Amino acid sequence: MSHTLGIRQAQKQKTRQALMDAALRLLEDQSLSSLGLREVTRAAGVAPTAFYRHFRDTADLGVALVEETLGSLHATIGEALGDSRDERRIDRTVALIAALVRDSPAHVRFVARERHGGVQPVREAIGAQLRLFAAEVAAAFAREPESAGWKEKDLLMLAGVYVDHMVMTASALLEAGPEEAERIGSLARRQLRLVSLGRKHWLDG
Amino acid sequence: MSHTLGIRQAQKQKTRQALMDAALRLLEDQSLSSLGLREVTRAAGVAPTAFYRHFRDTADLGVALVEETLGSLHATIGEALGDSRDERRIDRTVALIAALVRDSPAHVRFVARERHGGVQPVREAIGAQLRLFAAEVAAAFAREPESAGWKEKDLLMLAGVYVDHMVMTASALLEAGPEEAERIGSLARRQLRLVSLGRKHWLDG
DNA sequence: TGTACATCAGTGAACGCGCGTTCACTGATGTAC
DNA sequence: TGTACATCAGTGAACGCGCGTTCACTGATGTAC
Repeated sequence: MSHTLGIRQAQKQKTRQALMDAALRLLEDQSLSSLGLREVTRAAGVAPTAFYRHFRDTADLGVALVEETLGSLHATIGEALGDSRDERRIDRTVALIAALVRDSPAHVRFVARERHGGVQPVREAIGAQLRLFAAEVAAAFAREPESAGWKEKDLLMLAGVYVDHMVMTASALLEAGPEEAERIGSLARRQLRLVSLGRKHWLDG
Repeated sequence: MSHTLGIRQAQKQKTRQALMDAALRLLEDQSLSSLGLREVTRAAGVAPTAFYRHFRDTADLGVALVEETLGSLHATIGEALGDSRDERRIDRTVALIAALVRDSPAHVRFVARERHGGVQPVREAIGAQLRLFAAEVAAAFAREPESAGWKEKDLLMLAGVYVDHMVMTASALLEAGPEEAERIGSLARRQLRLVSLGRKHWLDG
């Protein structure tokens, strides 16, 4: 049987989640480095001091948000990139990003914003997750016959282009609003097609 | 003859520049949305109230920093991208980015950070400048015989990949420190080569 | 060149406010027997 | 099952502090004559 949390643990989890949800909402119009502890607890409906039962400071909360946003995404990404037919893979990848932005815009915005943001531990947590994604994408590519003769570091290079491009596309979708989504999706697909063409001819020279 | 500023105007310019320099230094370890007006004036060595003689608020100062960072870069970029030999253009582009990061790390960091940051007018100012860069890069490409048969929007798509890649490379160089610079430069050049290959075969199908 | 007045960049005191953090506490939940 | 004690998530008062903004000011620079 799965372990059931005690009442106390369950309630603690709930408060913790309320803090994270409140923070994420507040972070839609500001950066983590200006997010106030009292602001978060006020929005979450708890006393300011309750914050310390869950996080050391707002940077610590930020790191938890990185995990919440990106931690569960590995399976999904691997699946989309696992399709070896070029057009299919591109369509699925862009659709995945679009769905992510549609379903969790605040999470996506947070990651795009703090990737280069002013809070070092959060920047590092995001960087580590994205490097992990790149390694997984590279591994997915490595399994395809098209990658025969490719050096490991060139696969990683290619995967880096893909991952960076996904983040850029997600961010562009956020800034644009739904009416421009189709245009941005089409742009993203053509850019990935360009990269795919480069991949096909990488070993030509 | 060139118009000489009066003493009063010259002194005002000097204070304004001191505020911008101080802000830029403070922004190395934080985001604009948490930058305090008093913090800036303290670092610049003027009274807090002097700030209002130059900027409405810190967001306004941020927009001025965008202009300072990117406004003068158009000529340089056009020149590097103007080289039509593929390898040369790639080398020059990456060298340009490396030089920019070496000479003005704080400016580069500011733009990379605030591109997706929490202060809307600054985000928009950066977006507008980068779109301008993309248009210029597209125009440079359009002049090359290799671009015969390309649609305007596909040239812009290609230019977008270039510009985004430049920003990513600059940011990577900042995070890494000088000892890893060569590895990042090599990675960036290979990624641009990949894109160039895609460009060559874009019209194949 | 000299004088009288206008402009305006920078000052310094004052304000009310929300911040992060500390502390001793409360009372529901958990545990030992 | 019942009792006595331990744990600990969340509370509320209190603190000192720096913030953004206002206001009337000063004195060097600019301008008109």
